[in-house]
Amino acid sequence: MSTKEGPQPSRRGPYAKSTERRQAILTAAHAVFAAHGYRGGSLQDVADRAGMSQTSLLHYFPSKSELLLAVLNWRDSITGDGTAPRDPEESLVDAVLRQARFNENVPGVLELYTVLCGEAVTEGHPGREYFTKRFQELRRSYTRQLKQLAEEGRLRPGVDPETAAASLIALWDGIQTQWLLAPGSVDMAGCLRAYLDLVLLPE
Amino acid sequence: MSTKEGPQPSRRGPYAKSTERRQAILTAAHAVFAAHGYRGGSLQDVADRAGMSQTSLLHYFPSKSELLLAVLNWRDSITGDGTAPRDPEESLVDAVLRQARFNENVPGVLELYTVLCGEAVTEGHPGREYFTKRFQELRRSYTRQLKQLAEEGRLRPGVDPETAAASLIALWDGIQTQWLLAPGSVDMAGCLRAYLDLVLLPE
DNA sequence: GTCTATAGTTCGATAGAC
DNA sequence: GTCTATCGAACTATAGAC
Repeated sequence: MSTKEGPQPSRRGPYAKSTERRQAILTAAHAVFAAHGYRGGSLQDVADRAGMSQTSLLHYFPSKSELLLAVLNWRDSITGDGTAPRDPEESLVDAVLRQARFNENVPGVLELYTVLCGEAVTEGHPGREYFTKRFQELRRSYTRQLKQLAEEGRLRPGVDPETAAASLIALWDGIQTQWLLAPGSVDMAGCLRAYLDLVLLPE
Repeated sequence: MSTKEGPQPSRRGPYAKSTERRQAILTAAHAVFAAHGYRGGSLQDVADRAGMSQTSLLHYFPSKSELLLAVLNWRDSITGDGTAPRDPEESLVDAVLRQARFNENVPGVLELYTVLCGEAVTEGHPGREYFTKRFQELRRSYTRQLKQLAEEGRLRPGVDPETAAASLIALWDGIQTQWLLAPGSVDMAGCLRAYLDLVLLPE
């Protein structure tokens, strides 16, 4: 049986070569979509970066829209900023600031997110559902964490957890846009820290 | 002399008809770019909406990128949210909340802004300079107003005017994106009010 | 000023040889 | 799996008749 497992070009498991090719495509597509957006980036651009023909690319991803969704899901898995469970020992403030500083040093990650998020608001954009769900889940996650802090008396009186959750996400996204257009004029982590300092009380 | 003034098809002034045509084009382009973005919207779409051929459209605006810039500048002139001098009698809070509530009832205005702002971060986008300058001017304007409030003792101690200015703009933009994707789940004016309540002290 | 016609690209996706 | 070739469509912009 073991000698007849079919398509297994490598010892590291079935379809290992294929998986590497898909990774190369995702990396290339991430860069292209970040620089030119979904509509502005072409499959030819992605294929050139990945070192293959445009038709070979479509062998791994059946269409451009499927490629976009794969890039978005892949981004979640590497940045882990979605609904992924955080270290419970790390405070909300530390987690937010750590992620904000990390993103500053990974070129392309913020571009991809900001560009596609704006594009996704347009009619018929394949990423619209992704961002809608993402915001919904993020609001729910932050609301829960803020309610927990409220129970510990760490929330400033008068602050509504749901409003603060949506506002924190909004502030984060908006400051990223300003930072991308003028990196020297905006302090991303500083703005986030200032907001959390307003919302939270010292321990 | 008065009988030989050349291109004057109307009594209401020179080029009146031409001005109306340009207005129709701007209105159509505003709707198309808001719905599909700059790269996703075509001149044919705009021409169809404006009731003319695509080539006639290019008679009024020499290129697609020029049309985009004209739409952006026209938007400023009608919404008056740029660096336009506000009524000095109106407080910062009232002005922000009034504008936020107004925008909710003008479909297309927020779409255009959010979509193009995200797109503008991409390489070679004709609107990039516009948004860069816009953010710079907005930060300067809000910083000045917040410093004025600080002198009146209306600013919460510890709040930095420049940080708060960038944060207010960021929060506003970000909450618009969330509202466009889930209008029923986000209260734009509520989030802005909550933030200003945190930053400002009661009179 | 307005139009038809079209040049000249570029695109996403398919067909089929190897 | 990878490629060349290509289809069919869409796009911006230009040329030129009226």
